[in-house]
Amino acid sequence: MGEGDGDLVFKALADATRRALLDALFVADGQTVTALAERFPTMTRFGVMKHLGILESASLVVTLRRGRTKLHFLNPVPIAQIADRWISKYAAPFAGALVDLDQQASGHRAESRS
Amino acid sequence: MGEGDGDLVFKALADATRRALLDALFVADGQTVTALAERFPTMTRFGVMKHLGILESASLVVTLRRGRTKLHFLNPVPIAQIADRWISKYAAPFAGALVDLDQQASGHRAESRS
DNA sequence: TTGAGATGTGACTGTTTGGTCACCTAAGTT
DNA sequence: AACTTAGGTGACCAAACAGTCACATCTCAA
Repeated sequence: MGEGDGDLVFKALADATRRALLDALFVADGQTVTALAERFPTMTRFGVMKHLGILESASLVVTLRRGRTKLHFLNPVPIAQIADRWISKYAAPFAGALVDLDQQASGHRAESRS
Repeated sequence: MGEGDGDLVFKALADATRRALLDALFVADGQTVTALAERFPTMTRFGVMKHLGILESASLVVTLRRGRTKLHFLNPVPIAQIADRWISKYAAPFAGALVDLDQQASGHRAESRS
């Protein structure tokens, strides 16, 4: 398995640290590795670098070399594509109406969120 | 990290087999484990069961016991929630305009997006 | 109540992944 | 040139994960 394409994006988004990293870029775009590393004290610069590399492989982050620094920019396009191919596929049709359906569908616990 | 909530959904969606499984439920909802396992010849029933368990933990699949069988239904709500919280957050605003990011990015540092 | 079909469980294995570190290169600064 | 600062690489380790198997349970039908 692994249709190669959107797979990278899904895998990249699977990690909470990576999502937080994207969030940090959303707040302030074009940051350097070290700048980002300072905002994540729980991790070393290398950990951040690795995550950024994964995000870059998935095209969720676009980089730009500026002398000896490397600027990181958020690229929302892959996310928009996933939204297109995937979410509108079956989430959109039901979306609103479905919220209470699953409760009554099972008529009992079904362990879903409270 | 791991904000506990949407994290499960992201992690569940990260696997291509799991997405294929959701697809199979989209085509024909309410299938049993063995029925699904037959559609995935590359895997044993146990593998399929494990994946279904993960999808169920993320509430992407809702189950219903029917005698000695267990029926699996797709639940698009978590996906819709992610779309809401995440995709509309920064994918929607730019979406189309962002395709030529590298051009404007090379302009200068772009601290706090124009 | 015997048997067969459907699902469940716990242990086990190989691979992937998150994270760190010692070291290295490139580009500025003085 | 000497020094500093930003980034990069490869090896390495521990934890998580995909996948399988032997075995157990539950339920229906004769």
